[in-house]
Amino acid sequence: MPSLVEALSRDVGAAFAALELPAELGRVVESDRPDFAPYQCNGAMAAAKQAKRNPREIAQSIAEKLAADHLSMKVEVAGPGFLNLTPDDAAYSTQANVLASDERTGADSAAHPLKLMIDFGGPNVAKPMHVGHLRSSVIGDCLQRLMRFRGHDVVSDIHLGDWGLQMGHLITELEDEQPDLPYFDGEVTGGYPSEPPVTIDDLSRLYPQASAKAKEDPARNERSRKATAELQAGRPGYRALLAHFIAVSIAALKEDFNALGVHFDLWKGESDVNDLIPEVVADFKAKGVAEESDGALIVRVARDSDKKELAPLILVSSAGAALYATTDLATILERRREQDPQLILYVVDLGQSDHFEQVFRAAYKAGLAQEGGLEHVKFGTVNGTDGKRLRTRAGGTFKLADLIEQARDRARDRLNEAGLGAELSKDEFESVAVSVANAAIKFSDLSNVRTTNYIFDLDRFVSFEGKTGPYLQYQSVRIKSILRKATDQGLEPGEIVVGKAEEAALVRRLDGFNAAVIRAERDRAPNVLCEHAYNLAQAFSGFYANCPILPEKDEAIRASRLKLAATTLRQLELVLGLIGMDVPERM
RNA sequence: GUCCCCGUAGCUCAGCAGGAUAGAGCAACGGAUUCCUAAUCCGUAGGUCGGAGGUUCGAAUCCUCUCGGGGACGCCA
Repeated sequence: MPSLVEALSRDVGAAFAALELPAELGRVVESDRPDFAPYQCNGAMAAAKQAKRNPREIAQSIAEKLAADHLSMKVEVAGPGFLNLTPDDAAYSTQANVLASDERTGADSAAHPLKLMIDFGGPNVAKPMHVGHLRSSVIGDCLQRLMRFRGHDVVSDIHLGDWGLQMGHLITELEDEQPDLPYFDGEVTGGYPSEPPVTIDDLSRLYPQASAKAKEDPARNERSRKATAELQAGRPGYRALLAHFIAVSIAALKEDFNALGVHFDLWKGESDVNDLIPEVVADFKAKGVAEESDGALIVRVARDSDKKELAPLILVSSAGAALYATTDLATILERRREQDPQLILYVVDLGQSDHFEQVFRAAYKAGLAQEGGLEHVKFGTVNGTDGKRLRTRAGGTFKLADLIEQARDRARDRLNEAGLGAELSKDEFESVAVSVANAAIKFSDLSNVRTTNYIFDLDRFVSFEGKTGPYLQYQSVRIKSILRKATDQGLEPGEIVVGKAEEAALVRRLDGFNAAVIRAERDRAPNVLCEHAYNLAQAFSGFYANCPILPEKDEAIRASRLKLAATTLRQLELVLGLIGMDVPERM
């Protein structure tokens, strides 16, 4: 079922065609000037340019043609040649009932579903999750929900960073602290303790320590590189340590991700593809894609058309170790064998643009993937209120878990302030607080345009006023409350009959859902969903304030409004679900 | 040095393929609750869209230059 915009575009397009003008010029959009009309078409001016005619005359002819067609709308010509279109109430009513009868309130599935994978560019095993990790988690999760909603077959992979030099740093730093552990004894090749020698706090301490030392001292760095190479070559003690590091790290990560309500199909990591690396390297050599340079094996990926010089990808370092790019390539091979995706989305910050450009080109060059089958869904950095990048080593950075807890504290306070604590059981209260905190965190992150940097301001993050997640939950809960009361009173929703301006405005917003979902999918843009959710909630506010539902005496009108409210709720829950937010029963 | 991204109201940000008077939220000020949840709603005020050229009937949007901020540039991830 086409949306109003689509139906109008078709009608106006037909009118253009009837005048022997391109039908595409009939494209109708929501108006910039809702005080004139809710919809507009600017095609007459473009047509005038092409045909070298007077735009107003063309617009006038279109308007006359449309009037002759007896369509369910008012058409006016304004300014230099704008066509202002105003559907009548019957058109809104018809559309509203169509949307209401659809489980998805008008949202289509993709015409050609894809098999696709989402790579969350996982957190590093060596480091605890900090606020910088929020973006890939929240954006990636939104995308996996959105893509599934569109009917794509999605497999998500957290893809932990558990294989590079950072592991060498951890191993050598731990060796310095606890040299007597059996893992470091070259003679011992098995029977290692099953208890991990470190906690997550140890891990988060060891890595920065080692990294700082290595920066000052090349010899110290060389030790880590050597350990990395030995680990990758399969030294038993190091492999046993790695297994501990990963297990400890995953346990901690699962807590954070569960707290956020983010889930992955696969908990793979870079270390999982180690066995494939020799094959990838041999394959690249055989195909003549890789070559020696300064003791390393590299792939030249620069192209003549490049504006900037892209460095070659380093497949094997001069120390003999696989690097970040190598494991990414091996992972592409693994995924091709196990999942065979048509598209892989990498949800990783934009600082790694060059890296992915290198990997993608190398993969295409070697025939590991089809051109266009790999896509970097990049996002901006998280900055502090001083506008500078929030870094792990900056000192002031706090953990993601702390952020979540602070948001929850704030949510509990607000619930209490509003006097809502008393009505709920302790469990209910806590679950609402959790849900509200998540909504606040996710919405404030996702409502930013993905590719821009944004300023992380805790106060703003946990403020629940205005354009926020909790506001949207509140609106939804309010509708739930009305519907619950209606049920209690034995009231049934009925056919929607639009009679007031606020009802028409609400129908227009509901009608825009499909376009928003499609645009969000096309641009991988969660903020479009946020925008739609907020506009919908605002339209409902206008409706709520001006159109009594339960107090309405006219039975038919009441039933109509009840259905409009129920449809709004359904769509709100759908779109908030895509964002990753829950809607409590009451709050 | 080369390349990429950003610069819109006091603050944080939208602005989709060039269209009419550039929109939200916060903060400020003024209102609204005998009525379905006031985490709400309505109103007021606030902008040389960093700057200068250019293309166009028409530019925040496209092109060039320039200033300011951020980032990336062969063995870290």
